[in-house]
Amino acid sequence: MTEASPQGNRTRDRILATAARLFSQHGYDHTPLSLVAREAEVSKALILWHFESKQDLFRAALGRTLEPYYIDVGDIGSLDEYEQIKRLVDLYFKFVRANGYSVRFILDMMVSESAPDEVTSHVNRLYSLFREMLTKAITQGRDNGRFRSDVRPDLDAALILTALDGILMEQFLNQATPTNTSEELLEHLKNTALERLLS
Amino acid sequence: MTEASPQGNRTRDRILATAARLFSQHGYDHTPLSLVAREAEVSKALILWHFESKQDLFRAALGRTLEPYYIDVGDIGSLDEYEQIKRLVDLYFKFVRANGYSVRFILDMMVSESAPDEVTSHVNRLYSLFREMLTKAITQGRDNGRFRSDVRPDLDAALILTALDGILMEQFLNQATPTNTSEELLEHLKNTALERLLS
DNA sequence: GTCTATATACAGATAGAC
DNA sequence: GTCTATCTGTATATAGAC
Repeated sequence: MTEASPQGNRTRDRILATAARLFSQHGYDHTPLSLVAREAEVSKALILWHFESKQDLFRAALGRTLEPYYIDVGDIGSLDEYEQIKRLVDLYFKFVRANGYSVRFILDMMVSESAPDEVTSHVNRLYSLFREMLTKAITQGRDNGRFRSDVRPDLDAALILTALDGILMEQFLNQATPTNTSEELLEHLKNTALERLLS
Repeated sequence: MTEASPQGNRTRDRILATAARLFSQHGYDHTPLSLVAREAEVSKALILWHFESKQDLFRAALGRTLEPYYIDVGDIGSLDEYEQIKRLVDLYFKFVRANGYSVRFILDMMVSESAPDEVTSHVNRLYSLFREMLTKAITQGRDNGRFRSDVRPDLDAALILTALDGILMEQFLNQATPTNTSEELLEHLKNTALERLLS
């Protein structure tokens, strides 16, 4: 790992960007170094000079893929609980829509149990954070009387989240139901979930 | 493809069963023929005498893996709509629990878009069938007054199904939520879904 | 039908010149 | 830093004896 020249190495960066793209598209096993080399317009040997091994390149590329995986809820605190939940659900949905390629890739790794610990922990952390925000909104709404007093914040939050996951996953399998679009389902989820919560 | 002796070929069958198990456990790419050969206690050459290629073996093994993938709802017609829905949800859940290994395997293929058409069409057919049964139960319940008159059978059925998918998928990612078990979530799903439907 | 031995291809990784 | 040439391992598949 030679010390990079000031402001980083351009070639190394091109290799990394190319690798991140190809791994996400074809997966680790179906992305030979020869392909990365061709697309990045370098030799295989150069890749292995910049990175110790293919696995090492993969880890580095994953870091780049995970960069957009964080939550920015904006000024959610200023909204009432009803709107907070709608906002959170929409954010989740939009994020997956916007990052379809890499979400599919990461989902694939997790299902096949081939995801590095770094990835699973990152995803789990995000997931927990999101669920906690939902739980908090429901709890608040219950305590200030906007929601029913018998809601179960943790269970209701978890159920909303799993329904959301199901909608999103269907997009990755068949193309959702033939009759209903994912958008319709998403609206229905928000309507029924909030109807249940309101007192 | 030599004509099998009466009642089928025992060795060929052992190869097939071994291959089905190993492919499900490790996936196509990580199941070399040498491993199948060792576990089935035959030579690699013999496998390729019985099957034209590794791909051919894989297709044949998939057929076996898919055998339990059918729906047996029993005498569901004799139940009222409320119980029908509970029964259907439980059946779905139990099936995935009982076939965890192969469900994960098939899910993996579909997410990575490497599933043969035969598999996706089989799974989609089952999925549609199940959703139609749910839709029918809700429609019936609405028409005979047990459920609210403003239910949306197709949307409500689809939402129940996606929530169910979400619960099941969480089992394949992290080990569900730390606080809630999948069983608790399943109960909560049934309770809230049916509460919404009832008039 | 079943085996051993071999052909062929391609992957990741290294050696060494420039 | 970057290349060409090569090593080494392992995979699928074939040839041919029994």
